[in-house]
Amino acid sequence: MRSEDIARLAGVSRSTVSRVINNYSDIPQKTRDKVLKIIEQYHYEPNTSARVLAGKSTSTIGLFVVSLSEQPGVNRIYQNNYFAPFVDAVIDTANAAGYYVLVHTIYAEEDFAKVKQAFLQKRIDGGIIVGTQKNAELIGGIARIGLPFVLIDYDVADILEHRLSDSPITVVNSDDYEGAMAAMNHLISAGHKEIGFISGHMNTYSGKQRFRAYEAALRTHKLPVRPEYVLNGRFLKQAAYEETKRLLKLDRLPTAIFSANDDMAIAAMNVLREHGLRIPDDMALIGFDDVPVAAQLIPSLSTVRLPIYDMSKEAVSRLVGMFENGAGTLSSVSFPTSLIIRDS
Amino acid sequence: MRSEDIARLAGVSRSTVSRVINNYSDIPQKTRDKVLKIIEQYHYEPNTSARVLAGKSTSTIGLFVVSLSEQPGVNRIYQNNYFAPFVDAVIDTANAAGYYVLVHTIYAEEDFAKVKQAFLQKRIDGGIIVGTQKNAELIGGIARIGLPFVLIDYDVADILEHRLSDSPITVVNSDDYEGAMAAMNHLISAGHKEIGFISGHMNTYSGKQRFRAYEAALRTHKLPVRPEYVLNGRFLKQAAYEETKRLLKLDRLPTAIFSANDDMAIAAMNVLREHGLRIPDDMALIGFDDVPVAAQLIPSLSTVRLPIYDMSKEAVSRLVGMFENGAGTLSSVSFPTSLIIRDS
DNA sequence: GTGAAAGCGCTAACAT
DNA sequence: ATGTTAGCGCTTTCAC
Repeated sequence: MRSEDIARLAGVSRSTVSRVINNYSDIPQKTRDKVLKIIEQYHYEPNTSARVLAGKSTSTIGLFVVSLSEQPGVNRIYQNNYFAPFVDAVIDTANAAGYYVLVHTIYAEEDFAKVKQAFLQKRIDGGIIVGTQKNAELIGGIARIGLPFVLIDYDVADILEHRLSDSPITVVNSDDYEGAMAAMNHLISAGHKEIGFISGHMNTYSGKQRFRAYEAALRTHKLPVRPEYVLNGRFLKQAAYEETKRLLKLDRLPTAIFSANDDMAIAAMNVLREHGLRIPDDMALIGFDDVPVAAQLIPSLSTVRLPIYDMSKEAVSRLVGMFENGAGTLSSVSFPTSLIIRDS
Repeated sequence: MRSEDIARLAGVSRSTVSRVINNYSDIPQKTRDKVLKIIEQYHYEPNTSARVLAGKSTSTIGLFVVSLSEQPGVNRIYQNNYFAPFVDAVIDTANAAGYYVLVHTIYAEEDFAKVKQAFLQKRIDGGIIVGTQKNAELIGGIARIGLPFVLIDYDVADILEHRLSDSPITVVNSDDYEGAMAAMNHLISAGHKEIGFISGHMNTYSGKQRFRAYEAALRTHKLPVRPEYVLNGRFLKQAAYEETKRLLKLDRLPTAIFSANDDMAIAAMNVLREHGLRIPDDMALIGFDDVPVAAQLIPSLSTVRLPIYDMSKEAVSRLVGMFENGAGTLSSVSFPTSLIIRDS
C-alpha cells in the first residue's frame, strides 16, 4: 500500500494525499475527510525511508550508552544501576514527545564508530550520549556532522576549550561537586576524621567532581588525605569489591567511607559484612546516585540522590528544542542533588 | 557527501561505489581499494533511507515493552526489575549482531498503534514484543503485516487457535509452570500446609502458568486452596503491598507465601517487616525472576531464576534467523528455570 | 484547490 | 569489469 494507491482509491492525486498527511492548510475539509477515510480503512502508513529521503525528519533520537570497562562483559548496563534508569527515562520521555529512540551501547573504544555512523547515515535527527569519558576528539567529530546532540555528564570547559561553542550541543550535568561536598560534610559533622573514598572513573566529569569534593572537604577541615584510603573503583562493583578487601588489610582503618556511586558502596558493604564489621558502627558508608535498591538494603544506604528522571527529561526536551529552533549553540544545565540520610 | 561525490573523487561511476559498499565479488581489488580510500578519507556513510528505499534492509530491530497498568506512571520500566534486563539484554545482543534497536514502551491500550506503525512505516525489519497480555487480535494484526516478530512470554496455544501458525512468529517462553511447581514443592516439603499466593497478571502467559502451578501443587498434596490467601498482585509492587496488608488482617495466616514475581515478594517483605513478622520463621517467602536485588536483601530472597539474558539472546538470534531465511512459520522455545534457595 | 513532475540518494538490472 | 538507467515512495515547487 503506497500513497499512490490511496490516491487512486480516494480519486485524487498523490500530492493531495501527501498534503493531507502533512496537514497542509489549503485543503478543504471535504477532500481531507475523504482521503483520511481511505487511509484509515486500509491502515496506510507512509514509508519512513521515502519521507526522510524527501526531506522529512526521522522523528528518531539516538541514545548512546558508553560504558568502557577494562573487563569486557563485566559492566553490561542491565546490571548497572546508573545507566538503566537513564535508558528507561529517555525512552519514556522521548516516546511521550512522539519520538522513536534508537539505543546503542558502546563497550569498547572502537564501537564509537557506531555513534558517528548513526548520525552520518541519517538514521536519527540527533542524539543523547551518556557516560562519555573526556574525549574532545570524539565530541568534535560528532559536532562536525552538524546534527544536535546532548551530552549527559560532561565537562563544559572541555568543550569550550576546543572551540566547539558554536555547535548545537547541550550538556546536562548534576551538581556532583556540591552533592559530594554535602555527603562529606555530613560525615565530618558526625565526627569522622578518617574518611576513605572509593573513586569513580577519573576521566568522567562526575567521577572527577566527586573526587575533587572529597579532597576539598578534607582539606577544608584540615583532615588528613591518605592515599591508601583512596580506592580505585572506576565505578565498577568488582573493582570496588577488590579494593575494599585491600583496604581492610591495612593496620589502621578509616571510620567512614564515601563511595562515588551506590553500586560500589554496596560492594563495599558486602566486604565489610564478610569481615564482620558493623555498619555504621564500625564503618559509616555513604554512596552516590540513590539507586532503587539503596533504600531496600539493611542497613539502608545513605546516599546522594541524582535526579535521573529530570535530567533525562531535560535532555530530551532540549534536544527536541534544538530540532525545532534549528540547531543552536552550546548550552548547559546542571541539576541539584540531595543528600539522603539513611541508616548506613 | 553522497555516493556521487565519492564516485567523482575516485574516478568511477556511482554503481561502482555501490558495488564496493555492498561487497560485490566482480570488482578488482585495485578499484575496490581506490574507492575505499576515498570513502575512508571523507568519512562517507551511505544514507540509510536511500538504501532502504532502494530495497535494502533497515538493520534495525524494534523492541516493544508492554506494561499496561491501571495506575498510570506507576509501572515505568526503569523501576521494573523484570523489563529492564530484557531491554538491556536485547540491545546488547542485537548490537553485537550488527543491528540497531528501536525501543518503544507501551503503557496504554491506544499506544499499541505505535507498534503496528513502526512495522507499517518500514522502520524495522522485525520486532520483539515483551509483556503482551493475551490479545489475539493484536497479534493477528501485526502478523498480517508480514514482517517477522518474536513474542516473549506468550501462550502458543492462543496463536495456534487463531490460525496464525503460518506467520513468521517465534515465541520465547520460560518454564513458568515447572518453576512455580518447584517452588511450591520446596515449601510443601519444608512442611508448610497453608500457603498464600501473590498473583501476577492473569492475562499474561507467565502470570497464568505460575498461578496454575500454585493451585495444582496444593491439590496434588491435598492441601487447602483458600481464596482469601490468593492476593491479586498483577505483577505490581503497589498492589502486592496493599494486598499483603489485607492478608495480615485475617484471623488465620498462611505460614508461607509464594509470589509470582520478586518485586511483589519484596513489597510483601516490607509489609511483613512493618508488622513485626520474621522471615522465614513466621512466614516463608519465595519469589520469581531472581532480580539482581534478590540476593542483596536481608534475608536474601529465595526465588525461581529466569534466564532472561539467554531468552533475550535467543529472541534476537531467532529473529535474525527469520530475516536471513526469509520469514518462516510459527516456532517456539521454552527455557528452563531454576529454584534458588536462599534465606527467606 | 489540485495535479504534474522533478528530485531526495541509493541499488540493481541491463547494457557494453 | 564498469557505466547507464530505471525505479524505490514520498514531498514540494510550479502550473493551472
